[in-house]
Amino acid sequence: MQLLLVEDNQTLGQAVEIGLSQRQFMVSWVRTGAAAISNLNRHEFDIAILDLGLPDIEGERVLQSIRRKGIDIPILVLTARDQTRDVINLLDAGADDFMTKPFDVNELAARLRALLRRRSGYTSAKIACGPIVMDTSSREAFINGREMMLSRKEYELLQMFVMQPMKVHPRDKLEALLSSDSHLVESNALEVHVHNLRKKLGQRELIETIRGVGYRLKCKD
Amino acid sequence: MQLLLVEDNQTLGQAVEIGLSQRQFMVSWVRTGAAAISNLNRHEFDIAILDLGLPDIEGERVLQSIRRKGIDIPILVLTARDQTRDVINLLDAGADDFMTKPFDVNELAARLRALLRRRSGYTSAKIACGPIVMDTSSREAFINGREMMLSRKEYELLQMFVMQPMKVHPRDKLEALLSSDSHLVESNALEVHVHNLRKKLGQRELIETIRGVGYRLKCKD
DNA sequence: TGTTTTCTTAAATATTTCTTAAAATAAATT
DNA sequence: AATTTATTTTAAGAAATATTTAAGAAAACA
Repeated sequence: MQLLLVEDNQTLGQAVEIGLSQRQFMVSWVRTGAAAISNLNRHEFDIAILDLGLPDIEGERVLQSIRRKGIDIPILVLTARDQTRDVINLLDAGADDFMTKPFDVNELAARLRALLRRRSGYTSAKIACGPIVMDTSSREAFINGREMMLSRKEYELLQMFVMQPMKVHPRDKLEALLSSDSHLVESNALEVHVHNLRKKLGQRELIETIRGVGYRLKCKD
Repeated sequence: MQLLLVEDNQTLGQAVEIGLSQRQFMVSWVRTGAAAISNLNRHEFDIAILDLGLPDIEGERVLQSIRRKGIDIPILVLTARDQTRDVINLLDAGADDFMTKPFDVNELAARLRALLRRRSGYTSAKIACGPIVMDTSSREAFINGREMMLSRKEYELLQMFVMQPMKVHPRDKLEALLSSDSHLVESNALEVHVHNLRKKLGQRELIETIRGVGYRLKCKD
């Protein structure tokens, strides 16, 4: 696990570096805010520890600068002040957690692990097919990076298609997917939904009609 | 915090239920081992208190049954003074802590909190998501740095949202979170709570409705 | 205990989504 | 080409789902 430690105090920095190295973190230690920013640009870190009270740039500005660049790794802030006000501001500025000095290295390590765990808990289950991307966790659907607002049945239909692209889905299977009950659909509900989906997709040749059988999703690039 | 209390004694059960409710636990109280097992299957509890000397099933068997099903929430066992010799067996069977009756509810609450803390490895006390910041130790919630006065259920709901922003939380999961009992909610209690939460958040588009599925918290800036 | 807050319920309203059916279009068959 | 058959499109009403109120019940508080 690649960790960036931003800490100007020699004693504290060394203690953290040693303590975390022993706990399976790969620690890179820098002393200034400027170094922190350039390092986060260059390298791919998994997580960062940021001390406030840096010599060059104020901690909050470092934080903002990092977040503005779209770097969204978890950041744990070290602070001497124990004032709720500051902490709220920091969390607003993009910090994920904070600890007041002095602290126990065990707890620090535990919190870092918790942050990493929480992050991976977000794992968005994404499925894609050509220009279509779906996130089954947030239930979002995109076409060429643009979000589509899909109704429940449209979403379920598209998900079925994206999960098995190029497969021909028989019309009766799709109708069963749409009708909640064993309630048989006697009308052209399926066709209407496909029509609305095509409209939202823009490129309507993406869903191909297999006459007399059903539909399939084409996924060319 | 969802807690399952397994206790057949009326007086003791009531005392614990009241005492822990006052300390921000959401208590579901069942009287039998069978009920305990079925409840742990259905709901998502964070922690459980199990009295030995249940009328139907022996406590140790209940414990084994729970663990065999892969339910690994912390379990604190209540024993009478003359049962202390069984404690070793219980801890082997998967108990996390025990207390001998009679006990002080303050101590019980403290131990429960310790178990929860130990489990999550110092779960960070503060969590944030966009303009929302929550302090899970002091139970405060802020929007744009301003504190919101949330009722218990509103708080539980928002915490769930903030812990997994953008994730779609199915309505039945959220209903289970709100109903302390196995008492099924047949009404629109969830909707009303969401409505009140939105009102307190000010920006009511933060909680997005996923029609037919549930809700999710949007956390962009 | 009485008082206050919070929770649940239910009804009224609002909104979105689904189904239906009919007309228009396209493909296949004769 | 004319006919038949299948699919697409449109639009409107029906059904499902969500929001908002308000009031009584339950719980927490003092």
